[in-house]
Amino acid sequence: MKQSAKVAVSVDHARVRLASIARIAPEGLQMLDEAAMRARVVAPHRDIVYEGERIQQPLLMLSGWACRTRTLMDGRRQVLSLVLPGDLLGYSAHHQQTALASVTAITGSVVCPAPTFAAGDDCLGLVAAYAASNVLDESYLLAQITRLGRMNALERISDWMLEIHERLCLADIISGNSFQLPVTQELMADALGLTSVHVNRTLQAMRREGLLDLRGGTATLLDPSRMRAMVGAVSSTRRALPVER
Amino acid sequence: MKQSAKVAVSVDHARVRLASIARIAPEGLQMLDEAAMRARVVAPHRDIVYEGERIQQPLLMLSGWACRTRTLMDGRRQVLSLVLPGDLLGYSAHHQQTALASVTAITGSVVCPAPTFAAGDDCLGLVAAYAASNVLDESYLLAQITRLGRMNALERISDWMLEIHERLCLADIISGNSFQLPVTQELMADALGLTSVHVNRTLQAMRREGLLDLRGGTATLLDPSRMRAMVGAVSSTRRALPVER
DNA sequence: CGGGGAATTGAGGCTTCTCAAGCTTAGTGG
DNA sequence: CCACTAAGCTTGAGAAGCCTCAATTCCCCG
Repeated sequence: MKQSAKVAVSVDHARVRLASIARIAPEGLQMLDEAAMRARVVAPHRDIVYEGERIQQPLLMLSGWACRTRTLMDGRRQVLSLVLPGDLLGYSAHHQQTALASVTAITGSVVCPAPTFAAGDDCLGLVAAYAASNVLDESYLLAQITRLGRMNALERISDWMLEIHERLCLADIISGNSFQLPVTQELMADALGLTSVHVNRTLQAMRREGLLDLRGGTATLLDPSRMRAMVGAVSSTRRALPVER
Repeated sequence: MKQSAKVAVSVDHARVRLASIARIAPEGLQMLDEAAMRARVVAPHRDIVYEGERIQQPLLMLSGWACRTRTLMDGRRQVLSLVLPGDLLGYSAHHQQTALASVTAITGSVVCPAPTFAAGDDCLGLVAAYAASNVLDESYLLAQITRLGRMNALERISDWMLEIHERLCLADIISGNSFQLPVTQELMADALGLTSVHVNRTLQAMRREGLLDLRGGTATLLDPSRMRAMVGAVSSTRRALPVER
């Protein structure tokens, strides 16, 4: 753990996220601290998981931003989903499986092996949290499909921003309507199925409209309720976590 | 099971699919026959699962075609994925969860409760098959995202057709390059993020090009290898099942 | 034979892309 | 401290792909 001298390894956000989506015993939360002892630091633009690589063990994102991507043979790139603190990587597919997509760090990131258990032994609630996390992940994938298939540029950006905001809130990373968005317009374009030029123009239109301000790596939702009204879609989190919270 | 008089309840395709993706003991396959005793017939256009409904138990698709869909408030519809014989519904999310999307029968369909087990008790290999099926499902979702985000109409249709062909082969429903496609151009449009008008024109172009023939509910891949070359994407099945077959 | 959903066709328009250039900003080395 | 660089952002102009609307034809089914 020499590298961690540079980066404070904190399990706070991961802990809050998992505790938000399932009831976890104090001992379960403590296991996260132990897992964090084996944390690994990943530099920006470095891959955390290589597509096609055999998955050794599920990973837990402790801090930073990453994205899952697929690249077509001619270089076109699609960001499949974002990976934020508290998210699991390769949990559903860790038996004899290979990774379905690359996971690349956007910012400097910290991951650790996710605490695992013998099947059926979930007295601590962590397995339940993992399962709930998986359902949430699927919900985000379905939202992504709907965004790409049936929304225009303005709606895609709005919907995406709302989702990110919601996910950051769930991990207690932010509270207000403003947050750090360490993402280039190019990456946004790859996530939203657009070109960076068009993302740029649409962002300008949104600022003019008083919907969204995005500058210097900070995003501010200027009118979240109007944004939600524009995007006729239901929150992924509310879909997947209908009982809790 | 009075309705089943009209439809022959066969577990063949489901059995083949599950056996193709994991090693299942003979007793495990026999459990499918028992589960099929409690099969339910669903008429075309009827919902098999309602979005937001609490999931009682995982279901297994025995025969027919269905699709998972989400609908925006203004009526725009997105087909998230197809559900073919041997596919599982609600397996990953059957603990206290609600359905993330509606599942609607396209043709007359037969579903039955998927045989379940106490956790950790998978001597028959069915749980492994379910897990592998889940990984495949995720792979199809990722392929769908890439299709919608980064492919044009011609590529989307090609990629989609190749995927369907592959899935039907996996369940031993077809063998050659020709298969029944009980899907309107409208539904194709909703699956591919296009309009039915544009799907129509693109299909005509593909027929002219000698790529694909689609008429009277039958699709024929006229030049699968050229289609694969055009679509610079890797087969989802090969991604998710790298060891087997 | 009639009805109705699905497929097809046409014309025009809008969203998004492409290409290309200029600008801004932060980091780097002299 | 200041060019210098590189990456990201911004702008413009033109083109392409896809959509909308609307009308017509086809085909299956009763």
